[in-house]
Amino acid sequence: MRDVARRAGVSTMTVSRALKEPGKVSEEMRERVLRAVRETGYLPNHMAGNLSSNRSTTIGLIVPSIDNSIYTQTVQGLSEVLKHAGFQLMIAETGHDPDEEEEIINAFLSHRVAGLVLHSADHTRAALDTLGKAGIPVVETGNMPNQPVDMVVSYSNHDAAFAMTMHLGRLGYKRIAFASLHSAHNDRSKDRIRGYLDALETLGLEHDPRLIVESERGLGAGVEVVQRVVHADPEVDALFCAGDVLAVGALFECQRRGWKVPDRLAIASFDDVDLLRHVSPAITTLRLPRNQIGERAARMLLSRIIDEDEHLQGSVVDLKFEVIQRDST
Amino acid sequence: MRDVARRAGVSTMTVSRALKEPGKVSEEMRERVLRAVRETGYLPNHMAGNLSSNRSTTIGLIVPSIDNSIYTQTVQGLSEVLKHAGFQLMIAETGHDPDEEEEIINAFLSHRVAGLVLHSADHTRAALDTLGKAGIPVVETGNMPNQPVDMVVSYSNHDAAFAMTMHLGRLGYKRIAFASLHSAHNDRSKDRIRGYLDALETLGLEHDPRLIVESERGLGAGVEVVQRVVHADPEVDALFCAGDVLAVGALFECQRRGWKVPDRLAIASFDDVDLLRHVSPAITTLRLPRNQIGERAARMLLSRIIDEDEHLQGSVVDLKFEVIQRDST
DNA sequence: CTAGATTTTGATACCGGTAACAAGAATAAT
DNA sequence: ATTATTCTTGTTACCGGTATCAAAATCTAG
Repeated sequence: MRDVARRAGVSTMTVSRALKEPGKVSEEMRERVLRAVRETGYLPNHMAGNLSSNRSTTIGLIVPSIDNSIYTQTVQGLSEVLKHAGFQLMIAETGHDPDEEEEIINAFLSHRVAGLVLHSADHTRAALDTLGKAGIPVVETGNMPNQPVDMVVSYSNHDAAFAMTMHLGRLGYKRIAFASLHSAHNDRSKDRIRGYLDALETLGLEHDPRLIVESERGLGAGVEVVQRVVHADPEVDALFCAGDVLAVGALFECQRRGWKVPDRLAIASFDDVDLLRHVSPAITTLRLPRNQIGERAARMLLSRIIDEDEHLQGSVVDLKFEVIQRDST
Repeated sequence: MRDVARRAGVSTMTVSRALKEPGKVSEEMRERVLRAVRETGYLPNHMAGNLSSNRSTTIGLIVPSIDNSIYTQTVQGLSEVLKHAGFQLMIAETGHDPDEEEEIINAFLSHRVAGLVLHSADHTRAALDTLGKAGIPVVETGNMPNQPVDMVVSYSNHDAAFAMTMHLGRLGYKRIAFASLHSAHNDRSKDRIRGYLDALETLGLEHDPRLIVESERGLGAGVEVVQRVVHADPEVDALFCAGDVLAVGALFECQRRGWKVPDRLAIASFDDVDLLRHVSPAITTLRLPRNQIGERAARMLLSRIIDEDEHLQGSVVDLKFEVIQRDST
């Protein structure tokens, strides 16, 4: 920057202003500076700028696992909005471990991120303290937490699972099984199970614990799910797979057995991945606002950071989902 | 940090050393400092540290599109290695636009990233200049470029497409169609087409331009691919889908038509996504070292940055892929 | 016990910008 | 014409650390 200033024959302050607040500088100066910038190939040093102004243009995103297509839509929504505003996105994954999350939060705060997006509602005590002191806006996504850290942008896993289970109940299915991803360290999965149970109660259906199974992710796991559920209760007439592509694996297994879907066993899924629409029969599922979550989270962070809209603090946005009835139920 | 120093009754320099070079400080000081750090809840400011030491612990990753599962494995490989070394990952997407890439490169350089990973080999002149001057290590992944910017970690799209086409030829297929993603702004796709063509020549098979089709991504696009290829040449006996999940869509379309795969039409794919193994018949494909690319890229960057191993400059790592023969060919 | 070498700690300048205020030039008001 | 006001530019200090070198403390050897 010194070079640019010397070349343009002005002070560094004028260069800084010409670049960041062009309105505060005379036209002549602005042009001289911009020319000098071009001639020297000058690239501003954000670290120095951030340090000096005590502001930052980096947002941190912490997800349980990067290798999961459901996050990519959210990331894309975030990325799009942030890029437009000149902000950078930093990403890290916790592997579903709150201690790991705590470390990453510290690392991000050390980098002085301007805001954080957390795709989890399960935080360590220490992490909560740190976030409280940090004074930066935080958005939790992916679920509706009981005690939000700050802002929330999500759909409700409980309500979504509830809605789909109700949907199955209204279609007349009586013995509705529920396949979930492992719920031990996953509040999203726990909420889905609760939604399922609440719906059974509302429907007046009896809850049979054997009809809940937990499994890995993946198509192969979906195959196993059918085997386990049918073994537990041969009378089962519907299977709600609340995670990943389990439902497709389940469908494949039914086809292998020569079972008619939905006549012998109805199958429903949780996330509207492309695949579900193209298998035969197409699978009933939920459309979740993944992309919108990212966009909205980014917008709220930017409002807090740029417009200092403290009004938004603690606000909770419960985005809508939709049951998509297809041929598998 | 001032607070910590005061509390421990030492200078800031001692605090800095106690945290970064514990060996250079007496045991007593180290403990006093660490206690003060705990008591004050001090979080070091990386921006200040980076600025002062003229070093950085952030790596930039630029991909064409985040919403593509093939990148997630690479991202995960990168992320894993970097986290372990205390480095941060910044991600942005170009939307396949080199001008956009140029802007992001500038933004990342302004953030003084310590290294860059580019998942593309198509750069603007200006971007190349900038990268040349920047003096930071760069890894290109996703393809073997003709003129590498610096280091390369990838498999060869040309060789992979060549290998699969040869595989099909050796199995006795004569009229091998090729379905690609749009190649206009995608050097990876272009190389795959060339690999296909070179293999046809090696096999002594005639090249019929009508047998090459380009399409969108997605299962629906795979359905169309079959329709277009069969319309162009009803005699076609094999279809090599070199992108995304086209092959699965193609298989679905064959099943809809009641065609036996591979008897009526053989189908091969390019990337070993989980799905291909679980459909019936399981689809022949290529196993690409996606995760390994990320890990290796990260390691090479770290060697350059931390160990200042200039030896690696310009080195090209051509990772191996594998043809996986299944039941669809 | 003292000179010399080594280790540990501190003082100071600086990384590359921006905030805050001051000074000078241009414009408006009296 | 003179003063008050506004606009433009510059000066200085500082953001929160680290590099560098000097001083103090400790150790080693003769």
